[in-house]
Amino acid sequence: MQFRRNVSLEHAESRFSRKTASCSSCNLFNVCIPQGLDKDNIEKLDTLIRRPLPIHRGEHIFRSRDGFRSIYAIHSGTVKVYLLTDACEEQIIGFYLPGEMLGFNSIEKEEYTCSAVALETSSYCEIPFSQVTEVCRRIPELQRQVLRLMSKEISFSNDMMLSVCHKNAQEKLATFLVSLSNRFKHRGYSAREFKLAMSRQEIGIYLGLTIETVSRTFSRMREENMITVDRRRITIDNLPALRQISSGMVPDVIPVLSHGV
Amino acid sequence: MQFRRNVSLEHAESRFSRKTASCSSCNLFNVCIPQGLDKDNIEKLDTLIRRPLPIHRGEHIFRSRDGFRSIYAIHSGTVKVYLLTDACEEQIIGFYLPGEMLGFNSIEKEEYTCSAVALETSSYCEIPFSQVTEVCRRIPELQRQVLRLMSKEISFSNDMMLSVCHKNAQEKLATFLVSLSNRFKHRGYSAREFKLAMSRQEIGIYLGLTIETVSRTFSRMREENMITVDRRRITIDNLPALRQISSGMVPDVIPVLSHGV
DNA sequence: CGCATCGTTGACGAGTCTCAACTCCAGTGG
DNA sequence: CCACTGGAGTTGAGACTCGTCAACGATGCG
Repeated sequence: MQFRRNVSLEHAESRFSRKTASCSSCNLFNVCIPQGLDKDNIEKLDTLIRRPLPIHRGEHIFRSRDGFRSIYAIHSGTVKVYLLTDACEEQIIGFYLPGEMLGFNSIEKEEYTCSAVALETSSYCEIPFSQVTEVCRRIPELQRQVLRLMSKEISFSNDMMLSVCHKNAQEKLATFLVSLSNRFKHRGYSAREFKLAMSRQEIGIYLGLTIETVSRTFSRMREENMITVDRRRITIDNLPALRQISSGMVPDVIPVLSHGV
Repeated sequence: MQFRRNVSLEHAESRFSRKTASCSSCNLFNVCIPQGLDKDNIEKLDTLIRRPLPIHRGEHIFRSRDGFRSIYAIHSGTVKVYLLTDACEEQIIGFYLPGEMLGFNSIEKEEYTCSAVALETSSYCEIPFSQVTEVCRRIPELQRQVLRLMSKEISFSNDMMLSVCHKNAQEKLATFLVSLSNRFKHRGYSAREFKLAMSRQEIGIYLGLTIETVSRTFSRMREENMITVDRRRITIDNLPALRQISSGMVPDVIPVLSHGV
């Protein structure tokens, strides 16, 4: 019953608002860690979790090389996870939405292998990793959940690799938009209309495209009546077509310039 | 080619050789799961592990959609992990060498999300997943190890995405060769000379290139005295240059003839 | 208002894909 | 022994996609 393993005292006390976080009352219970757990286990989760004060655009949750202490779940906003190459170019691992978790890739090295920065005002929950492992030993269902979450992360990362590496610009962007749409929908937001928290530049870096190609491809999708673009506000007008493109098929209805499969 | 789909018990019983596997006496103890564990814990691992009879080229360890039962560690040979798209095109997740583990990405869905097939005669160890979770609860060090391994898998997948998606053909192939070289070296084989278990076609699918581009790029590397190619036998003649290319720099400084390594 | 940042659009060229022909080698059968 | 065949790999020519460079428009902020 003593989870009071002071991992980093000053940190914990100064920055954390006291006990405002509660998985039991969180509207993300159906998306985030608690997904599928019973009431009892969710309450046990509550004892592990702390919610620091919200951070603003440009502020970091953690930085590459910081000692690994905790995993994090986004509670609101959008967070970009990235790293810098030797040549100081930014590489983007992913964009994280509410209910998604950060830090699993840093367990092995015992330090964060990437940095996490807010793209807009965001809040997040922190779970000290030592407590996770300890509690998992006592509560099998929580152990299973952690393994499931990490497994999902591997799957997602694999999918991303396949989706992104073997596709052309339009397919990449269609995949990107469909993924966002699905994730927003799953969180109870509109699947049709949303605001991008990231710049064209960041989308390009993430997908391995230049900003010009991102822009041109959005324009082309607009001309073909698949989406409406108003700066960062995206409306998806023809989701089935986007899905078809993202899966590599040439959509039936829409004329496409490229030849054959 | 015979497609045996039975996931049944008799399958399990008939195919496994009884207790030939032992992590304690395995030459991969420094690479595979036991890495970093003490003698005591490795012996506990031994009780979980079974080594089926070797499989030949074209035979599967598991197939996509089979029920998830076990994770696997390659013991010898090379295994290709792949899946088929809706359009029945092959996508390759990766090539697995001795000491590398399969199946972590299938925990969440409770069925294998991809297929694993031998590229040459290969043997592997099987660890029933239910036993892994159970034993992890009792042995903290094993629990940590499993989390580390999964974390590593996420990192590797992220790296792959970054390495491959933003690079041109030569950089992709240099990265591929350097990765193989490192992994062979880590396993006690030559880092300079090795035989590819996979075809040009498979390399291309993996890296998102066509077979022609793979071939042309190998030729170009040969002309530039970085590698020697004889069918599937590769000799790396200028590893530093390959490393530079793989990290995206132009290797104009490295003298071609200096194989100091 | 000036200014910086972000995004769009155009022209052009490098890199990669497509299509096609060809070589090399292993296996087969006479 | 040879001829034949099929698969794997190589090489060439042309087409297309996307990156590069450049100019310009839109928006927000002091």
